[in-house]
Amino acid sequence: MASRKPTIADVAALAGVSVAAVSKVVNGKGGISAPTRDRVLTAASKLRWTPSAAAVALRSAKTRAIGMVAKRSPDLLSADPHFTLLISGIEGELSPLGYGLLLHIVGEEPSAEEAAYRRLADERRVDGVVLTESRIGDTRFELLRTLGVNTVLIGTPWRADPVPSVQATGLDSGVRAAVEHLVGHGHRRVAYVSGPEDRVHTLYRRRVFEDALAAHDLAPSHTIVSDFTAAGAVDAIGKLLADRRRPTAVLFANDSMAVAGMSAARRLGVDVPGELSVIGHDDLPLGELVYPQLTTVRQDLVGLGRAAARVLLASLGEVADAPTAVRPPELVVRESTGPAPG
Amino acid sequence: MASRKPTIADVAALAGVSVAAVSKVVNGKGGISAPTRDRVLTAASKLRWTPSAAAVALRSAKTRAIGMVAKRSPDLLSADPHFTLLISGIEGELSPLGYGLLLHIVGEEPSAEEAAYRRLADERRVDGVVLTESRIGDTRFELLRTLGVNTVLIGTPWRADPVPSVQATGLDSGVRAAVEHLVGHGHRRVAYVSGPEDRVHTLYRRRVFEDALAAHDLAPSHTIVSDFTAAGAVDAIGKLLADRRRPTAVLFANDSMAVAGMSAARRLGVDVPGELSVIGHDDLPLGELVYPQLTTVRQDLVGLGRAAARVLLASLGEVADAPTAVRPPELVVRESTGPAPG
DNA sequence: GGCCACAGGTATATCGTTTAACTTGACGTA
DNA sequence: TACGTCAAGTTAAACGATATACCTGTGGCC
Repeated sequence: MASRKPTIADVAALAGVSVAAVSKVVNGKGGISAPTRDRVLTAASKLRWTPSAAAVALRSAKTRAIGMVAKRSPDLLSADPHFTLLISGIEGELSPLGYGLLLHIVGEEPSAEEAAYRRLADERRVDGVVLTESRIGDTRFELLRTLGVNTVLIGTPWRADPVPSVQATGLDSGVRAAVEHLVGHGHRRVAYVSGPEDRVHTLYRRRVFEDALAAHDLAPSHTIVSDFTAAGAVDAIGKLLADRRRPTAVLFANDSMAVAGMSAARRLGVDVPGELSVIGHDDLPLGELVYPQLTTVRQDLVGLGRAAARVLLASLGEVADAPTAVRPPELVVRESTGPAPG
Repeated sequence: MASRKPTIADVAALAGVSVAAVSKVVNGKGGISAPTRDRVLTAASKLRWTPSAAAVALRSAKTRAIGMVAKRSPDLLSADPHFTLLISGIEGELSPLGYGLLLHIVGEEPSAEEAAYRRLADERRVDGVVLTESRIGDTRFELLRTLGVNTVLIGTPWRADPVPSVQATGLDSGVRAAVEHLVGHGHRRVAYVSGPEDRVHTLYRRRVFEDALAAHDLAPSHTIVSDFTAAGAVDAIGKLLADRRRPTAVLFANDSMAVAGMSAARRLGVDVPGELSVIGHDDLPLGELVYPQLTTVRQDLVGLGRAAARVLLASLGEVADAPTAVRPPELVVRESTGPAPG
């Protein structure tokens, strides 16, 4: 028979003080002498008392939880552990401070995402939210601003906007290094398979890609807009290889597509990296699993999550505003790239 | 200037009724006439009022949130989207009812997991939790039972125990079909690379594996206990292939290991499926991405998550106790299996 | 000695709901 | 007519913390 959960009053009674005193002790406010504090603390641990999250939330208007909504179908979500890594990073910062992460996964229906944010805000379930995947024309900041919720964006805002955001330093270094790597191996026809065009990072990377090529007086041989799915990648590879002036190397917007594309190429009898070099983006574990192992642009996703959490916690006054560094993207050369054929 | 969030009192005032009446309306209790209900409802929507989650939680001791803790390192977590799929399924049931999912990710440190559950329970942040990965000697039920938290286990309890749990019907059909498939293709030396031995499903599947082989007067050629990591799989494949009586087929405990093992084999110059057939478990999208595509035992992870959520919601009185069906595991034959060599 | 400041507390209102207990008027019935 | 019932509300007490305002004893200082 588990007895009723103890309340602050029980602790106060056991310690022989008022409830206010207990509250002050656990919240580290001053005005309590050391001996009293000890009595309170031992009473609390004796009763295994922890403040009720609901009561604290109601009284102090702080829920000690932050929210995140992932907009993706289960399939895509599980094919691409992008979110999972971000969440790991976020959780790593949240846990030690006793913060929780309230996660919502919504499908692609247009209004579902907004509804989820709205609910989080209206019900006052979270103190802040983290946004991922900056999109062109993104209205989520507006929404959350009017809802009065602390927000941090992982990625680059789509326009000059004072929204707090985190991103890696030297953001272009990865894609740039990838291009140098390919050009250095004699590749002159390099294609790019991007993600959906409304993603800010898609456009950014594409520009970096083109700039880097331009520095060598080259231009992309092909640019295909895809959708992060395996089918999309297979499709793209089909198109690329069908061209009589086919590329000798292709850069994909993420690792899942790169792996799918690579497999599709091999299935068509095209050797990787012999006839076609392939580079991914993110450096998911997946890339090391496959054969040949994937050359890719590593992104510090866990670090990004961590940094985002810190920014949010800082704006909530929980931590000093020390921005954690996010490692710049870097090229990881493995087996899927090699000298240009011919 | 976002004005103060409206409270139930504002709604009551606007509708010209008492706060109790508003409460009854939104909670669907009787005793309110249709016209009054309408007035309340329009007042509420005019003010965009939603009950404060904290106040509701405090008063009614229901948080409308359920918790889950994933014990895994970021690396492993992202290599294996197992959790992600479960979460998708869970969320799918939770969202429509306005329930939230509070997620904690903890590393492998022994006490971290228990601490996370304890915190969830002590702070009364959730109405229930879902447990994954049933382990031999699992103490989590005990813990949660004494903490007085509703619990549902995804998987099979490690011992006869009245803990609510969900699992697929015809649990053994998948592995059994895999063995039939292999034996039917003339394989006589079949190895098994399992997950950590403390997992209940590991032992169960192994037993099914052995039984199914025994039905053909065969025994496992090798059994290797591994750890779900890519390195572990590579290692296992190395050992298997080094044996002069090497297996002609191998069954892995999950898809990530299978893919890693398959790649390792090919790197060693062993053709898959020509010289070695490989079968995975779970049917993650990953398996379709790679070349050759992975033959695997499909598990309805989203369905399991969904079922778990329903069981929990039923025990909270939110839904009728209609158990959602979980599709039985089935063999998905793709490219990584073929006739035994020789 | 009287007064003030301050450390170390205590008493109590309050956060926004739910709910048990109570009120009120209308109606049916004997 | 008098009474019981019932629908449709209302009143007010929780729920478990925090925070403001208040109290009390001690020591220092003139």
